[in-house]
Amino acid sequence: MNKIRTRFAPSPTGYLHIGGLRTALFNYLWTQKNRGQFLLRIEDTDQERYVQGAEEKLIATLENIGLKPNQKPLTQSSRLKIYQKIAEELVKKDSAYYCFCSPERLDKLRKEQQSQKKIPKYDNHCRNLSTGEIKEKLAANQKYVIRFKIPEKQTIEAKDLVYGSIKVQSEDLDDFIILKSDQFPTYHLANVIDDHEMQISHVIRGEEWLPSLPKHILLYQALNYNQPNFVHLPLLLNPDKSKLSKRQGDVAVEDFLAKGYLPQAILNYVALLGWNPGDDREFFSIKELIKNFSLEKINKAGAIFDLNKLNWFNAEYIRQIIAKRGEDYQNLINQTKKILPDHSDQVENLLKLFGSRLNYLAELKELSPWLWQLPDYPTQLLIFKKSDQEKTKQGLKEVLELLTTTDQKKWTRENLDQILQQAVKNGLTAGDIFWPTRVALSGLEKSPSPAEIMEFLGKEESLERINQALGKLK
RNA sequence: GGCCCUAUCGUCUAGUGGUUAGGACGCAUGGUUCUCAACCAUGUAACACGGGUUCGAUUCCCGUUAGGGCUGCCA
Repeated sequence: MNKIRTRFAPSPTGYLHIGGLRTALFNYLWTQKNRGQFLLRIEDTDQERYVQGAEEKLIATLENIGLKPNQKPLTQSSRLKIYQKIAEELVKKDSAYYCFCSPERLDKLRKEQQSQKKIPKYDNHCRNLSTGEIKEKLAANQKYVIRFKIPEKQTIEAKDLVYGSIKVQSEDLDDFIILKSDQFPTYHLANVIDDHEMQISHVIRGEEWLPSLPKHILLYQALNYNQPNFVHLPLLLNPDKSKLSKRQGDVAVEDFLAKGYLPQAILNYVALLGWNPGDDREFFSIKELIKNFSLEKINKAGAIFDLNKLNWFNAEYIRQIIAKRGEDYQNLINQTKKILPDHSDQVENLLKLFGSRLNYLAELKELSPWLWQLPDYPTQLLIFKKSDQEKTKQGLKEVLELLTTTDQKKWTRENLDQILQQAVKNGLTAGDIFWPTRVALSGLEKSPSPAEIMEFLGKEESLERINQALGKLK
């Protein structure tokens, strides 16, 4: 059996995109399942779009989220000679030709075709230049590109493991450029050469490449390469069903990470976009994903990226990690510290207090300020809807008394809750006790329970806040 | 415009030539006798349309419609 090898091949033009992550993940899962090799290739053949530092960021993000390639990445810009040589060979074999058309001419041509409602297509202007003409232009130092010569009147059939057989007539294909005038290859050429040389067994990539698959097939044939398996993945979509892009929300994986979305939650959610295990299970560790992953269960239709459901997955993971206190717990704390550097010593308590209501860790920033500084609140807020000022005052006094005599050692949420419970008597209801205490402590209409807050604040600050409330009620 | 792809609840999806078409998110209601979150329970909501094939189609075929992708010296 041939070894399973896949590659993730991003271009270093920005950040790792959530769609790219899904592609990387499927590549990764397929190789890990088959004890194969997951490789990374940097497709930096566009000098215009190259972004300084993007490559490093990409690699770092992949590693942070747990998709580490098995080998050092291959960078296409370091292989220009190879592409050039092979392009020349294709010219010699009459599978490709020099084209001296200027970008201006092509632009003009395209515009004319469009205005005449014709199909924009290269007019094969240079397809049949004589050897003499070519020599002359080369000698005159004219800029040129190399175009692939699409064979005439052929039906090209491409096979994809997800989408099945795709047939195209060669007349519908352009004589596409394989080597640009700056001597860099285009995607199509470099991609085919590298997949061959890296011995990639499965080309797993986004559906947006499906239309150019026939071109690639033609290149494989012209180059006499064996074809790998092709696996095109359904697109990830914006809520309006267009191809997922920023503009309509976050798509940069590192932004999600920075906000405190957990790697396992992101991977778990993204794995279920365009793939399913065939049953109702939804929670998968990376190991379980590897075990259960299969190419057959990949869907064909695009999937909308739903932040709502990602939030749910992430919240669920946060809650589970806090509840279990296992290995992941320390990681969670460390991640939270990075997000709240000013309160890093309080992080564990913060998670205890807010853990059940976090979609992502950075939400702590909005949830917690009142703990450090009691906000000003209207006196009226202290009074429970079914209560009055007198009872409220009574209740708080009772609470204050009980708490003052409470030992520091017994200052836990369980005890404190019981103590508050003791105050519920003599015509005072739970609403007369818990509500005003909670508002006194938080200054908020909605918050965690009073016992939880007091546990966090400690005795001194808690009593101070309750006293303050009593002062307001005078 | 041309080429290619796709079509089950709002979203992610399961599923079948005969099912009360299942689960999850979201949303709604109720419970948990302070609020919120969590938790529990219940509810809400789908086979795009039209032809075939068939005793019977959501399921198979064709078409229509709709949506998307590609159509660059971008990837």
